[in-house]
Amino acid sequence: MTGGGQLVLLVEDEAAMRRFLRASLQAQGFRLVEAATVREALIAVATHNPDLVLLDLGLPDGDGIALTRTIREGSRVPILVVSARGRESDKVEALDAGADDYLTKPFGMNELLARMRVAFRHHGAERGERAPVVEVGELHLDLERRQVVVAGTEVHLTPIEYKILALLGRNVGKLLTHQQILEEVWGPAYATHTHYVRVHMAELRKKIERDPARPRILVTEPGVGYRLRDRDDAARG
Amino acid sequence: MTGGGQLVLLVEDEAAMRRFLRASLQAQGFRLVEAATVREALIAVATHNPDLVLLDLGLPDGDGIALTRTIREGSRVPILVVSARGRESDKVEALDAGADDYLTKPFGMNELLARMRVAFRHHGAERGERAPVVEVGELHLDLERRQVVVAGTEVHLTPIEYKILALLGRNVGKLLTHQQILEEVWGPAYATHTHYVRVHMAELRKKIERDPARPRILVTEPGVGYRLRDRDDAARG
DNA sequence: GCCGGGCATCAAGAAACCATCAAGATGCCG
DNA sequence: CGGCATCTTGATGGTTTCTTGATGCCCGGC
Repeated sequence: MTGGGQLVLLVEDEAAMRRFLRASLQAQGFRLVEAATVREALIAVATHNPDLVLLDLGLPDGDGIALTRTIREGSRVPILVVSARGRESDKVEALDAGADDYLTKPFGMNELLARMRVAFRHHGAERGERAPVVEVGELHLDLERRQVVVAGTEVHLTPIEYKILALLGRNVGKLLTHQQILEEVWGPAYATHTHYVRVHMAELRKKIERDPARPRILVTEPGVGYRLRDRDDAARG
Repeated sequence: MTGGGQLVLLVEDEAAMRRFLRASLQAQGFRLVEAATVREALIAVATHNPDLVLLDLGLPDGDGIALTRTIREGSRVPILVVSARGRESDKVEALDAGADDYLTKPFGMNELLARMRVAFRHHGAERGERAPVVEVGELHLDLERRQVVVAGTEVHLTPIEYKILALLGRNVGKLLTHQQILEEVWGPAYATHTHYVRVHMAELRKKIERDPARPRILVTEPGVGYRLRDRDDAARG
């Protein structure tokens, strides 16, 4: 989500319709880019990288279906077609060309907005949550794949070890108390079993620290807890 | 082997309409499961794990919108609503409840099929069906042609074995939990039958691992799940 | 120098988990 | 109806992981 709302590319040649859609969409908080021709539309897709394309099929300088195909060659942006043509074959053609939905004019603004929400939902899910990867020194922690690589070699962690490391990784640089770690990993009932953390931290260090006796990544904060370094500051000898 | 086409759950109480849709969809190569009530529909989703739900809103024993919400709580299966009600508010409500598309009766079969193709396209992309061919070691998995080749020889997998391998293949390198595998392959109702996964994983390994006792491709992550290796680190015994 | 608290490490047993075999159950095909 | 492929389910033995207790280190206070 960008600061001022999602960016919609409106491809429509008729001025009145464009004014109407512009007003309605802006009222909903969308940002807008507009194009009146196939040429303009292609340029706009390339330069603005919109979050959704709202495409009227009846353009003066070319075929909206072909435009859909061309956009699809280089982008997965949701394309929502709006058209006065209501023939079934038109719909099938547009949808098979890569459009994600097809509305026949006249349509209600609420339905258009609902279908836009569906498109955003799909596209959001498709892109998924940004794959969070944490890198500290030679440690490479991929939270999405649940994979840990140290110095180029994959390392196997037990469930508890991974939970601890993932917790620290999601809070790189921050200090976590024994209690916080215990509650997150074992559950609130274990908040006093400080020893558990020590044992598993030792195992973890054996696996990811170059010299477990002198931790550079998983550092102890005496009397408080542990912390995952966010930079690999050059350490002393 | 019935495993050919995609499985569609048809939720429709009116007998005539059901006959018509059944005939049309089967002619297109889809496999069908049918439900006439909300209750039946929920059971069918949980037990048959369909690839798409075709839902008529006018059910006798309850609300189709509520059914949509309930399905969405446990599954991301595409839901395509078909309804005699054409009011805009009905559409908005259904789409916001989690439906992926909304067709008003009467509709053309070709449009329905085109919209189903869109739904499959979305769902496939969402699950990451980007790379149609996955290669790990001597395993060659072609997701598009549904073909598995090991060391140059084609290998036959049962439907469940293939589903598991395809799921892991679409997520190469990513660790999938027992639960994720069970829900994707068997359906939401089977999330606790961990043993199923073990048995079929053993069969899979017999077929695609050089030494099934020392898996290099289908690796176990004890306490969590399984993973399809993406890098081929030389593993020692 | 001696003591005590917090910490790291080791190791053994318990518990949880996994692989595998095989016998029934099921569904599909002719 | 019988044969075939597949899936479910139970039983068994092996493996990994977790817990728990024992031991020794570091460091500051006294």
